[in-house]
Amino acid sequence: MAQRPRRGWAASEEGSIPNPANRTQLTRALLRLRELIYNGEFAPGERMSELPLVQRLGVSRTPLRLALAELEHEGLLRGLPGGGYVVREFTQGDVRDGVELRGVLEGTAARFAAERGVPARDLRALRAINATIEKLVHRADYESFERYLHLNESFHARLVKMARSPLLERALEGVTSLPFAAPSAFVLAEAELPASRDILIIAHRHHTALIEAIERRQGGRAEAITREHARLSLTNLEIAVDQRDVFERLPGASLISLPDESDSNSGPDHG
Amino acid sequence: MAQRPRRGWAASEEGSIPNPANRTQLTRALLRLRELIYNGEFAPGERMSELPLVQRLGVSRTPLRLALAELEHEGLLRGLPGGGYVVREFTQGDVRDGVELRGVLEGTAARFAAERGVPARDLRALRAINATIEKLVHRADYESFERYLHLNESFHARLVKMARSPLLERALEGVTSLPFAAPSAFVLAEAELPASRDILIIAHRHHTALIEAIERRQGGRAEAITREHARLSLTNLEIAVDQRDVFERLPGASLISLPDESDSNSGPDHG
DNA sequence: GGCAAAGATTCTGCATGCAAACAGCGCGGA
DNA sequence: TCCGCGCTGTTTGCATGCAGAATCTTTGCC
Repeated sequence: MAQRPRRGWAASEEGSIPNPANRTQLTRALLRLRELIYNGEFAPGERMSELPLVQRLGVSRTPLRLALAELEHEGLLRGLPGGGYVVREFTQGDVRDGVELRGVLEGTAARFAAERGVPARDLRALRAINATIEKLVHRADYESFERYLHLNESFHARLVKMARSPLLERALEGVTSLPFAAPSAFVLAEAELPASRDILIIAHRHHTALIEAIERRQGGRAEAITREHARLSLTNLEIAVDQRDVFERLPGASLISLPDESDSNSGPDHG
Repeated sequence: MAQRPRRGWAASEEGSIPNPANRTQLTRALLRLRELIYNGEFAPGERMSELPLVQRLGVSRTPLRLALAELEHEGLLRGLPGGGYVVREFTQGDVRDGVELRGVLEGTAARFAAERGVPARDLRALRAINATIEKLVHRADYESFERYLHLNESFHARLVKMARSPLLERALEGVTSLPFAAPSAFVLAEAELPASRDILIIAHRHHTALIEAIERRQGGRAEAITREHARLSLTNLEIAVDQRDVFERLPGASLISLPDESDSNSGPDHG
């Protein structure tokens, strides 16, 4: 089931867990549960009971319950009235809203940065990242793609930091914790499809214009650019959905229920 | 300590707790903990250990730990590296960001509603609420004020529902769960101060214009109006801060650390 | 044959015991 | 006198036992 690189969903950092040494049972359960959910190991309507999970994850019920509650807050699980959880399903509309929401919040971060001003050092750092991105855009190997992903996430993380607003940062984390609303969501499809190059070039141009807008204290422009920048993910999503096999390979794709297509037998409905 | 009505912070509904019959120990601990935090029962840097809380709340450690984790997600507590929690403190800048953030998200909800269209019945409901608000604005008794608060929250809740975006609703809940970012935050000050009447009238006008914008599918206008509408809270906050005694009476005021004033002896530093 | 009620089973929520980790403190040595 | 080290008390994290609730099944009655 895990023969593919999968972009390392099980190795993402936590951020809200107080323990930096992630050797507690809680973090173990969290990471493993996320991995199982992203891999679609739970059927859409399947009730997740604790005891089978205890047996499956090798942790006791206490940390498991903590992890389940955490994932409910994250939005991946939905609590049932009688207790227990179900993996939450997202429609394509939800995905669109998530991307738009990230654009709104990142746009606010960009506006804050522009309005409040940022040190020249921060702008230099953004420019440096973007310059490296420009070089990577014109390559096609897998390593360059991975470096691109890393740099892109760094760019967005720095942008959010520059807003100097802990509450905004928090709200953004709450949105981007969903796999399809992360800054680099659906970018995987680009490297394998003809339209990818164009989108990467456009994204780089967005970054350039955004830096300029922030430097010139143009808050409204910075916000608008960032919103449109986020919407590039939607284009990628549409490209991926058109080629269903590309879509299926995206991490967390099992969470997204596409509208019914003609062929419904291709989905590996693992029970 | 609790001689004042306090706007019923201990009786607010949950929303994310799966059990509708709130008789579990977890909800008991949650409600009581929130009440204690809002009442400023914990000193700013005080480490909240579990055992004293167990003794104080009368619940066991298991549901208490769940409640503490929930409050950390809510943003009221901050987890310490070695374990344990501290009540999070907010600066006046955080409060401003929280209000602005609510404006951004509610503005997005208004834009979604306008862009996607809403049934005429929903618009009628908004108009009915707003008509009642208009009558209440011109009264000065306490009951009218309470009814105003209720109707105002209904208006905003309906607006969010009309966006038909579960993710947006979620993100908004994450922001408005903070006491100073709720739609009716700082409105308490208005009823006791001369500027209150004007602000209420302006707010009513905002509502009217917002309904019109949504009806005419003017998404950008709806978003701008709603953002500016949220910023009315900031005016209220400034009025309250100017009269420190009014500010101190606001619920959750102990969470907000104002910049140092000349008199620092008036604060009851409970240790 | 269908429906309802009662029983059995499974599951969740809670309380508590135990061990490891962390903090505070005293003591010994340089 | 000051620094390092070990000890002890406290606290957190975890595992598990128990009781109540929900659900499914089965059986009896209409």
